[in-house]
Amino acid sequence: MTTTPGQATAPGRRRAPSMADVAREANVSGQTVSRVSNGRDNVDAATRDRVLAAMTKLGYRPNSAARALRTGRFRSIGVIMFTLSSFGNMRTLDAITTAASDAGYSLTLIPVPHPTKGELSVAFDRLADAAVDGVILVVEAHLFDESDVELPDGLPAVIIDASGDERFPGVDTDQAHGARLAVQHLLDLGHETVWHVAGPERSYSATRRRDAWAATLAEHGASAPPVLEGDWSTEAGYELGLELAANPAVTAVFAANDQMALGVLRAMHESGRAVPGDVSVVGFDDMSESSSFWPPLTTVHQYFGEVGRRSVEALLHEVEAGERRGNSLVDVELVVRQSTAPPRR
Amino acid sequence: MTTTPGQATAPGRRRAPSMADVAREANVSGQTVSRVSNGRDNVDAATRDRVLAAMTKLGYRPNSAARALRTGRFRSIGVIMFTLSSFGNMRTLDAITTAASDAGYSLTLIPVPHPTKGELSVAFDRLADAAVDGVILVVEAHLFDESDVELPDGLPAVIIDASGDERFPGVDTDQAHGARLAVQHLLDLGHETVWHVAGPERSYSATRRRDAWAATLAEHGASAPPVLEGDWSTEAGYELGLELAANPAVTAVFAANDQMALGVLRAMHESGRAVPGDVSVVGFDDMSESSSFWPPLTTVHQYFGEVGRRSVEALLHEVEAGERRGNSLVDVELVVRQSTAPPRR
DNA sequence: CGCCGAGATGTTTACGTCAACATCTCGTGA
DNA sequence: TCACGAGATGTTGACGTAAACATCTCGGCG
Repeated sequence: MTTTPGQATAPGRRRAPSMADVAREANVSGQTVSRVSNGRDNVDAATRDRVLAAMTKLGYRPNSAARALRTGRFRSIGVIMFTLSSFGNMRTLDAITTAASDAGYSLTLIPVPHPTKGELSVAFDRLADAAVDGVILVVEAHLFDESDVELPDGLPAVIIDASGDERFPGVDTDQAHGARLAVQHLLDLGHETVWHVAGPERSYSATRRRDAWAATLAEHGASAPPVLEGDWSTEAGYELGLELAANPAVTAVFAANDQMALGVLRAMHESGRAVPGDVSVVGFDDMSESSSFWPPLTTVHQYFGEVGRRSVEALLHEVEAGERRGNSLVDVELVVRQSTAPPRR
Repeated sequence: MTTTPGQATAPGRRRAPSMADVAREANVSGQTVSRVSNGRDNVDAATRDRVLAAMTKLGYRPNSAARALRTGRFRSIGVIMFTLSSFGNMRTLDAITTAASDAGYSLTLIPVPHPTKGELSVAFDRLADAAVDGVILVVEAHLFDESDVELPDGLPAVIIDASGDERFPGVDTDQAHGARLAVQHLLDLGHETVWHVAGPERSYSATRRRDAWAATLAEHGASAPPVLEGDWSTEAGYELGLELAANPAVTAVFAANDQMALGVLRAMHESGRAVPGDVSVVGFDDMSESSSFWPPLTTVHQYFGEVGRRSVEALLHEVEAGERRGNSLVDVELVVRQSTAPPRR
């Protein structure tokens, strides 16, 4: 008995009970408490009950810091994310959280307030003293590429939607296939060509959607109109939509996400161009509100949940088994609703 | 020198460098490394540089578990949340993350997959071995009330939007004022009465909005139509909206959130009732898409960012200063757009 | 009747950090 | 010239846990 035990209930904050306190209360050794705490089966039933009772009585909860120090594992994974304010990121995060939780890991969120190289370094620094066993990156990968900072050496990582990055295993949505489906759908309906409201150039997702749009057009011998580039926001979609509405040649628009598609819809309404009568519109993401847009939006459904789940799985495989998984591609599905129709002749 | 030092670069994973390794490399004591690591100023500039160089060379990063064990602080706060899939929760989480990060805390997310008492217990258990200094609850408080589980004793907590809970300091949005503004606005426009598409009864927010709606109507001598109760989803709004659209007496609708308002808009469009010509609609939340709905939605703006910031502030005050803050109420603002107009006469 | 081994339980120690305290080196002023 | 103190640096130990190893208690069997 080296340290002063328990201390009669001091008035202010008192020290949280430790294994030693429980051990004393239950008249066993600390090791036995540890065994009960970790669910080992080599403890006598009566002893276990006694220990459990002591734990409850004292309100014992294991000190995760000490446990982590001893085991070298935090049972937590980190997520580095630029913004939660996009539908896709949020859904992905939701899925990651659930998957991690199911695997008995908690989730540490490391925000990158502004998508600049500097901020990314800050996030990595934070990561350095964060208590995580691995990290999932949900960032605009271009920035990451340019960034001179490195992830801590030996920290397992998985990167989402940055296909082609060789440094880490990645989980990607098949953006190209999605864009292809969207454009194909409009062309099949009889539209001569399809205009594109793209996402920012620095985003890999945006780039891949744009490239696939152009390629599909080319394959069908349709000429590609100039690209209108937005920043994913409804406002951008609205502004760009106004331009498109003013151009009578426009009969079909493929927006790189649902929020911009919504902006386009609004612009069309305000300009008196009927959707889908005069102009057909297709989005990308299939956010939960899209089916209630007016008109309900034809869009490309992404399986964000699947992306999140696979990322966690790949990461934990590396954390626990020490083996890297390969890249993984999640498919996509076209959901036809009421914002698309054949062109008026 | 008790333990085997460094070990020549073993092929597989090698032990992460510790303070002792850095100390050896820089020819100083571990304590000096600790001082540099913690930014103390009582270290000679030359020594500091030497230590810093050694840290870089070895790729040292502090072991947060050991630090937490020693200091008793994790520098992390937990967030217990039912679902990320609601606009408000997401925005709140975003703000919490940013505020925590600014204060040098990381954020641990503890999901509660399904809003049942059992799941809540599971979350609390998880919390028990999560490494957090305090916790912010973003849950439907009714469930929490009924739950027999308790938060770990002595763990500081703040609860969001559960006004009246006496156990913890809370940060609430002034839901009642918001509902009042919405109803008042419609009444001022000349509507005889206002119909209400409410949120689920088990939600305090929903209850408060509903009560304030009823009270405002009563104050103006308007009779309160039966309440239509939804589950916050656009689908529910749509179903309920169809009922409202079929009733020619309906000229004004107050939906308890923007998503249900969107569903109502769609139902009105499909039923051929003009908004705002035949029916005016007001929402609640002001999600970023609302200004692009068709027509752009009049709604009650919530300052989710402020709620998140204040929660973190209150929590950290308790964590660091040991003093509880009182409750805090965040105001709200009516944003008039184009979904409301005087009734057709 | 004593030996063996399985299962239950206890003892020791190290994980990496930092607070408290100890020591050492100077420059300054009497 | 030397005592003093400020500032730099070192030494020791404890935080709570769990792995490795040690011991103890039995029941079964030759």
